Amino acid sequence: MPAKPPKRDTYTPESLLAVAVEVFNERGYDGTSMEHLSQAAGISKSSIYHHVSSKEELLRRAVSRAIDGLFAVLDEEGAVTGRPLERAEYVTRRTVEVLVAELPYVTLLLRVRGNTDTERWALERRREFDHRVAGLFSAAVQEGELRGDVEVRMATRLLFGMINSVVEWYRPDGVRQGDGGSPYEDGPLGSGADIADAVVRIAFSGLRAANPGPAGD
Amino acid sequence: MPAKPPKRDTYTPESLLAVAVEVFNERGYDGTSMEHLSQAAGISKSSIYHHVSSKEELLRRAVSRAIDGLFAVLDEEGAVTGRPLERAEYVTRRTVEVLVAELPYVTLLLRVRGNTDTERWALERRREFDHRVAGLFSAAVQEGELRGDVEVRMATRLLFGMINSVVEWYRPDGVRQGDGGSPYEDGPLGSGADIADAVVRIAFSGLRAANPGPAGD
DNA sequence: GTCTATACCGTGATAGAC
DNA sequence: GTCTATCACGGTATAGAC
Repeated sequence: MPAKPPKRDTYTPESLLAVAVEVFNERGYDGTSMEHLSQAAGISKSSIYHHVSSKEELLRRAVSRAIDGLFAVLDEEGAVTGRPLERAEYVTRRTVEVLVAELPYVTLLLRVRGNTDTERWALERRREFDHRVAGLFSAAVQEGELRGDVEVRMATRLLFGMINSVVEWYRPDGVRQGDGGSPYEDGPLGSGADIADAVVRIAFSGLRAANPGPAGD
Repeated sequence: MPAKPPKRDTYTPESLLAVAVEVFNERGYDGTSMEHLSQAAGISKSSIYHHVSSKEELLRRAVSRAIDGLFAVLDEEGAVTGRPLERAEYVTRRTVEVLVAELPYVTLLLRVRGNTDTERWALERRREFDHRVAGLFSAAVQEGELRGDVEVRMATRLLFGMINSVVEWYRPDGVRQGDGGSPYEDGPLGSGADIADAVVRIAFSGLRAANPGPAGD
């Protein structure tokens, strides 16, 4: 009767993908061979081909998932209603949250170079996403809610740089596993919401301590 | 008599490196074969081995150059004298400037994964650099010059994320060459000093338009 | 300093037994 | 669903002529 028997010893394309993405992120996509994947999954190379048709299909599934997650943010209530500044902050916060929730998939997406059709397609979707977010920020600048003394394009790129860098150091359990690729050290650094909060604060208010204002600090 | 005859049609390790680094950045290090390099350089694969002993040596030379440039900043006058906040801002600005001046080399450094000894060494040096900068920011927080409501480690990582992201979109001539790996589009975006200025402004003062203060803006 | 030719191994992917 | 065996190809690097 159960369409999905509870036993989980055999691979599905989905569960195999999870393993593959981990390895891709550790070694880089090009630096990962099917042999590496087979060892990580505990099955032989040829068994992998029973579940997926190629190495590139694994990449495609992974980046698709990341892209879908990101685009979904743009259709959420908070992204389409309210004042431009609020919408900009909302999208910033939610983008970080999605990035954390789908960490390995987004990580892989952000490292794609453009050597294959799949990679070029992923880059194009990313460009599209960035474009739509940049539009939001542009509106906020025209409303005078965001500073205009730094070019909008540059500002949004820097913001994305800050957001995207989260994949370089955030680890949900606070422990670096076998990740030799991160230059950062360990340490519990809070949940996705915590990270999102820090990003929004620093990005919109800056690193400096007290904004010189009427209320003494 | 001239130790360096003016003719420049033959390769030196240095000039070959410049070509190689371009290709590495376009295709990724692992995605680049000696065949790719030979085509880009216009000489045969085996000729490359006359100038360098291996593909990895090219990587080592490149990341060394980047690392040296970054560390040099920490010894400059502005990094060791003055108030903590000023020193933090100085290092931020100069790091961006070095990043722009040595763009392809730093780009390669920032993409290193850790699959070889050379890569692991590069990651370690990066970690060291980040550590020293984090110390500067820590001091500024203790002086009350930088905000303490966001963890220092997280704040510095986000700042680095913003700084390092410059390699993803800045192109000195404002034109994307053969770089299929960047998700961003073209556009003249100013000199290194301009970029550095934007980074310092946004990082320290935030994206928001006018800080609510006594002086109207 | 550059070339052609080649050694040798790891790669992605397939065939077919169990 | 997983395996062993195998294929054709491209990978890094070397040998040796010019």
